[in-house]
Order: sequence, then C-alpha cells, then structure tokens
Amino acid sequence: MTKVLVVDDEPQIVRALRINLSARGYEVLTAPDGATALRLAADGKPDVVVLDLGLPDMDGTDVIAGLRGWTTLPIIVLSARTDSTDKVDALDAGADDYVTKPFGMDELLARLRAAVRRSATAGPEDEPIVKTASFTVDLAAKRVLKDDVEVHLTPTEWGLLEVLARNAGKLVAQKQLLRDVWGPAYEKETHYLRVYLAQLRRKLEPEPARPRHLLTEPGMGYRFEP
Amino acid sequence: MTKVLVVDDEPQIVRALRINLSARGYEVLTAPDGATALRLAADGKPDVVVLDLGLPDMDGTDVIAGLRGWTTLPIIVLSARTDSTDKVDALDAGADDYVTKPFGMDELLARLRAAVRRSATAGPEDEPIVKTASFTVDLAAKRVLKDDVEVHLTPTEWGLLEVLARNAGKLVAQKQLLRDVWGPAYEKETHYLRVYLAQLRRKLEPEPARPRHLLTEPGMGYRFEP
DNA sequence: GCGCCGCGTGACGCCCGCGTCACCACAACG
DNA sequence: CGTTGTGGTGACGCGGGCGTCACGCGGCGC
Repeated sequence: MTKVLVVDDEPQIVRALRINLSARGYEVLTAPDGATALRLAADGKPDVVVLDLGLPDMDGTDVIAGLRGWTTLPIIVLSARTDSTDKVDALDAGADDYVTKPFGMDELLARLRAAVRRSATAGPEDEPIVKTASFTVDLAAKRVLKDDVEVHLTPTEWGLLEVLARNAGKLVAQKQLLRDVWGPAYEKETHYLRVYLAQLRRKLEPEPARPRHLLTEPGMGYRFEP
Repeated sequence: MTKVLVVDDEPQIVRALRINLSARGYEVLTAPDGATALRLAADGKPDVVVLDLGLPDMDGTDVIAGLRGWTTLPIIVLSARTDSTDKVDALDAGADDYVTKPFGMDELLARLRAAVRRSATAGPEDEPIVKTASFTVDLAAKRVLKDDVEVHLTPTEWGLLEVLARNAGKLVAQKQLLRDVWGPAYEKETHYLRVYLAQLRRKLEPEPARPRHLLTEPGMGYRFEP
C-alpha cells in the first residue's frame, strides 16, 4: 500500500485529504508542522509527501531542504501563494511538483499518482527474495527454485505461498490466508488450506511428512519459517 | 548539455521557448506535430519533452502514450485547457507535469529543472538489448534478430514482446500485458494473448510447440526467459 | 480497383488446476 | 474406550484456461 505523508496545519485540509486518500487505498500519515513532518518522514517511511508551505514553525523550503538532505522521495508542494517566485523557490529547493490552493482534488490525486509512478520506476527496487535451507522464493518474478531447478506452482499454490512468504517468520491466521487467497467469502473453508498446504509441502519440503518451513500452528494458522 | 524537445504548433510559443531555453544553455529540438515529435524523440535522444496538447495531427494523450511505450523520459505538458479532467488524463497517460497557458517562463523553467534533476538522480538506464539462445531483442532499435537475420514483427507483436523483454525473467500478469499493449479497456481479452503469443513463438522459438523463452504460466501470465 | 497484411473473432479439442469427498491419523476429553 | 474435533492424504469429475486453425474485415500501397 502506498503511504502518503500529509503536512498541513489547517485541520480541514488535512481532513479532506485523509478522507480522499484513504478512500482510494492510500495509507495516510499527517503532521501539523515541519518538525513533526521531518520526524515522521524518517520514522514512517512514506512513499510520497504532500507539503503545505505555510507551516507555523518553519519555512516550507527549509522543510524541503531537510528532507532532501537524506532522501529523494517525491514531494508535492501545496500552497496558497500563486506568486511565481514562490514556485520557483520551492521547486529549486527540491520539490517535485507545486499545486496552488484552492486545488481540485482529482488533479492533486493525478499528480500524486504521477509522482508515485515516477519514483517507482526510478528507484532501485529492493530484493524481494526469501530463502530457506531447501528452496528460494522470488516474490518479484513469482518464481520458486528448489535445488536450482524451477518448481512449477499453480496460481492458488503461489497465492498461498506468497502470503506466507511476505509474512515470513510470523504466524498467519487461517482466516487471513483464506481471505487473501480465495476471498472474504471463503473465510470458513479451512479445508482448502489443508489440501493446498499439503501440495506445497510435497513440492517444496525435503520431507513433506515432517515440514521444516511450512509449519502448522494447530487451531491458529500457519507459519513460514525461513 | 541538456537537450529539450519542444512540441508545439504555435510558432510564437516555440520561438519564445527556444530563445529562453538556449539562453540558459539548453539544446533545443522542436516539432510542430505529434508524428514529428515521436520521430524526433527516438532520433534526437532528448533529456526532456515539453509537449503542447493541442496538436494538429493527433491527440496529446496519444503522443504521451507513444512515448511511454518505450521510454520514461520526463514529459511536461503545456496546455491552454484548464479543465481538471484534461490534467488528470494527461498525467495518468504518463505525463510528469502539467502547466496551463498562459504560463510564467520562470515557473516553466523551474519545473523543467525539477524534472531533469529527478531523472538525473534516477540513475543510468540499463542495457536495452536482451539476448536468448536463439534470438536477440534490441529494445532501442525496435528490432529482433534470429540467426543474424531480422525478423519482421507487426506492431502488436512487437508491443507484446517489448513488455515481456523489459521484464525478462519476471512473470508478467495477463492483465498487465493487455493493459500495456491494447489498453485498460482490454484487460479481459485474454484470447488476444493466446493468439499473439502463438505468433511470436512461431516466429522466434526454435520449436514453437515447446517454447523455451516465451513461457506460459497457466492462470497467471507469461514469462520471457533469456 | 485489387491484393496484401495486420487485426480481431469464432470454433474446437486438450489438459490441468480446482474443489469435493472419503478416509485415516492423532490428540483431547469424558 | 468411544466420541469429537482438527489436520493430512489420495482419488476423481468438471470446468475453464490454453493453443490452434480458419475466416472476415479494414486499411494501405502498388
């Protein structure tokens, strides 16, 4: 999920953005001033920042500079100032885009999408690979290798393994697995899990009868152990 | 030196931009229509495109889509239309920024600097040539060689192969292929994929019946294996 | 005007992934 | 010892996804 940090001291703006963004599946962090913004940007690891220039505690360009000191994540500036020197200053300070208030929500969302898309294709992608002693799961390529040979998985098998691998080491409840792989209407079909876990073990575990990586937690769920 | 491609059919705009840009050390290419723009973008290797939406020969979003088919270079849209749906359409088509006419020259220059700065930090792009044991795909030249002879591909075939080759080794979902090649409205037409994958295999695979490089992952998508 | 080529569509057979069922293992409990 | 509930395994039928061929249409060039 894309995480957006909204920095603004006007509650109604924050509220409007929070509603619109979370309705579209974004995760929203908010900060009412520059200091909080800088702290949250470091802690919360947002994917993009929406920044109002008129903050109570510090100048907007200083916030931009503070961010640009250590990250290149996209910054969209929001401002009531239509003066072109303000725009130039903000953009040259390192902002990616500049939207003047009052702004159209759909335009802002489109610019947000553009900024996120850009940074997604630009940035070096992380290494989504989970390894165990006997097999390797490549989340990005949707591929599983066992002894350097590709193991063919069906869509359902892969969906199941993917959820477990993305939560490696953690216990995943049966309900969550069923919801993520089959859909919310199948939360009670625990039998599916037994069948497909068995198939995964047969394909991946060295001793399917004594699983070492795809573990059952009786009555609770399953755990992927790297 | 940074190279800017200016696409506009109004001579006075082109002239104003040329003067201002070259005075600031930019190299300037110009195109009066969409077709010329697409050709120049491929030939001239500009670092950034400034694109007027009101072109005589084709729709602006089609120009954006034509560029985005093979490159991620920054596109700044220039338009007299202030309607927010125009902005949203252009940005979602792949534009990086949207400036409404009349515009302040210094603001445009600042947005230009921001776009260039961003793409500079994005890092050098990788090798646009993908090789397999039996054929070679040159993404930049849009050519395919098999046994050192060029294989003629239709536009649709090429579009399909291009998406797969750019994600070499990774599984590409059917939806994504359909969206990238035919458009978002065709996400369900999986039959297209079967037909055109068969054609690609017939032209490129040594044994079309036993594909080694254009692999099907049943129910999930396709994978290009170098 | 004619022919060619690229594109989308329809029909058809094959096969495999899916869900279901029956059965067994095992542990907990009275 | 029987009952109950949870988990694992093998077998099986069905539907849908896949590949393939053939055809009609429209555009473009000769």
